[in-house]
Amino acid sequence: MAEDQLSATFTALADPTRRAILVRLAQGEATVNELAEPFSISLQAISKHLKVLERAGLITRGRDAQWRPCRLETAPLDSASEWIERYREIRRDQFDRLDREIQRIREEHKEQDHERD
Amino acid sequence: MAEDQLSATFTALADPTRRAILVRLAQGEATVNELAEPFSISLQAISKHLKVLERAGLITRGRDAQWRPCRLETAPLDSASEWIERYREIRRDQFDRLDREIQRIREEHKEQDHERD
DNA sequence: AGGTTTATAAACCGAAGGGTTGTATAAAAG
DNA sequence: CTTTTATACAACCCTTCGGTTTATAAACCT
Repeated sequence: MAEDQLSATFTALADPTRRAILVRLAQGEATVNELAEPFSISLQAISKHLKVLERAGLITRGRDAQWRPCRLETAPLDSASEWIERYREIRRDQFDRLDREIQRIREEHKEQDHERD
Repeated sequence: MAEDQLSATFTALADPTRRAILVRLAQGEATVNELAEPFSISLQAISKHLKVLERAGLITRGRDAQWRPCRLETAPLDSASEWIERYREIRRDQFDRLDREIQRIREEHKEQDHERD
């Protein structure tokens, strides 16, 4: 799984625990223990989640004595957002085209009505 | 996995095959066979992918004789995009705050320089 | 030096993911 | 009414995932 950047990012975002960690990190740096505190799962499980986030490039980790402060990185979020927006737009364009088509057909009907008059 | 809507959406987006299917569907409706055509995997595997996409609400399926045309639905993409944008913004705000802080400190230094003059 | 705190690594487990093949079903076509 | 076409379902295989427990490393505190 997740060879490519985009897959790794979406995979990382697919887990509620990992999303919650990112939400917390949006407020600023935090250590592993701080990040683990709100959850009822083991520290090791959190450590694994952090590794997934790190592999996806969504966080980077510093070193401060025995602490490993985690920092949120937004670059992968940018790519992910871009991908989604692209296909949302395509659909919007389609609807626009459809609207124009409907408009065109309406105009035709109007003309026919006029002819009938 | 993927009890909640957001997790289901990101899980669906995490697979390259499924993303490719969505890209194709952004151009318009397609049948299962049409969607499967570009891939070297079995039709059944595609069928499974479609079920994942359907469960996430990313596609809906109609019925036209023995065909099941798939249509892209953008609502979950909207939610996903919203989620990402929220945390991108928070980070941007943080940087803005940081910029203001740096600016403030610079001003202080200027004042000190003036005092020294 | 010895013990505590912070974090990772390794081995394991059950569940889910992505794939296969084989079989069913439903509608169209002959 | 049999056959083809389009799709779904079920069983199975192997890998990955999310979690656990146990053990280890590294830096701090006396």
